[in-house]
Amino acid sequence: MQDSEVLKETGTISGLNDILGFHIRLAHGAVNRHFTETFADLDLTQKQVSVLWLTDDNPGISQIDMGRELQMDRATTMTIVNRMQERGYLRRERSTTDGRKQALFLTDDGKAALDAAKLCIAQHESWLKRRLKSGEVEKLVEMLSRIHE
Amino acid sequence: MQDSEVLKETGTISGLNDILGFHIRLAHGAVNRHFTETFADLDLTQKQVSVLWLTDDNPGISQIDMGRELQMDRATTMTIVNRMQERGYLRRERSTTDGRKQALFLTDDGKAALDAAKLCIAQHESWLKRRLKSGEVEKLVEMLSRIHE
DNA sequence: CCAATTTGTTAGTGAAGCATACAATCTGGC
DNA sequence: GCCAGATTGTATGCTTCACTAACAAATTGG
Repeated sequence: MQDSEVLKETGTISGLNDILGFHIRLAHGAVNRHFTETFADLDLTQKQVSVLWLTDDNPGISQIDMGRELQMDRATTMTIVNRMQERGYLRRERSTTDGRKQALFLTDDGKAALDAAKLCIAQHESWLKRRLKSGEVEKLVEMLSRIHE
Repeated sequence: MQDSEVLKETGTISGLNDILGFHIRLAHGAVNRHFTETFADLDLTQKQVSVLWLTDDNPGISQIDMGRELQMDRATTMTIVNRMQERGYLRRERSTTDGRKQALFLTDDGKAALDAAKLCIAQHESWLKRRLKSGEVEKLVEMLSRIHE
């Protein structure tokens, strides 16, 4: 009999499973996969939705502040904002108070896309939270916040 | 005064912060960033270490089982195994019991790299767990497992 | 024994993250 | 007011990861 034939189910064959970082990575992958499925029609990624959402909550936000909030560097923020602008969801204006900054705003199409996205997010979050008991969501968010803050 | 000037600290400016998936993504990013720093000298990624580790714990494992355990598809597994093979850390043998499968083994260099990596992992995990109280690690792993299982 | 499945492989696509370099703008100290 | 240094956006290029589609070789099941 070969090693591999024993592998009926995952998570039982390596010391790797005692590593917290490993579980964070797997959970992220699983969430990302389900997100992608849920957003197949809208054709939006997590980052893209985050950028639209954050712009809606903070009209006129600069790219640097966007990046800080979503923990992306300037270059990464650029590529995502560029993509959203090309699709007509976002527009840039020069900031009136600081000529270095761009001020970001949602277009009408962007607002509509975000509204649709929020419905998908609700569905996606519901799938996610189905795996947790009452009270655990808050606890999980709190612990994760301590990791990423 | 401009919106952006208010943003002294993160996590206070958007409904996005009520989204569990958002926090999982941020935590994953933070962990990944710290991992990359910690492994700058060894020049290994999380996935690469996982592949070496899993091979060490399961000598002769096939690529498909590797992929299942790490939740990667066949193509993704290929590229990572290829890279580790090119660097001389892994070797492939044809399985003796199933001609379709490759059996993966660590080389001596691979074993040495893994040993060094495990020291870095310990350091990285310690940084991570510093943010959690006693008992919380187990709780967190358990909740994350329910998400990715 | 043949059809369907599994496994590995190759090639191509796209998102994301990072480093570097440069230009424009702002700020603080003089 | 001016200049040096910092900040912000931009452009370019590189790397990793994840996925699709197609194909070949091997296995399995009816």
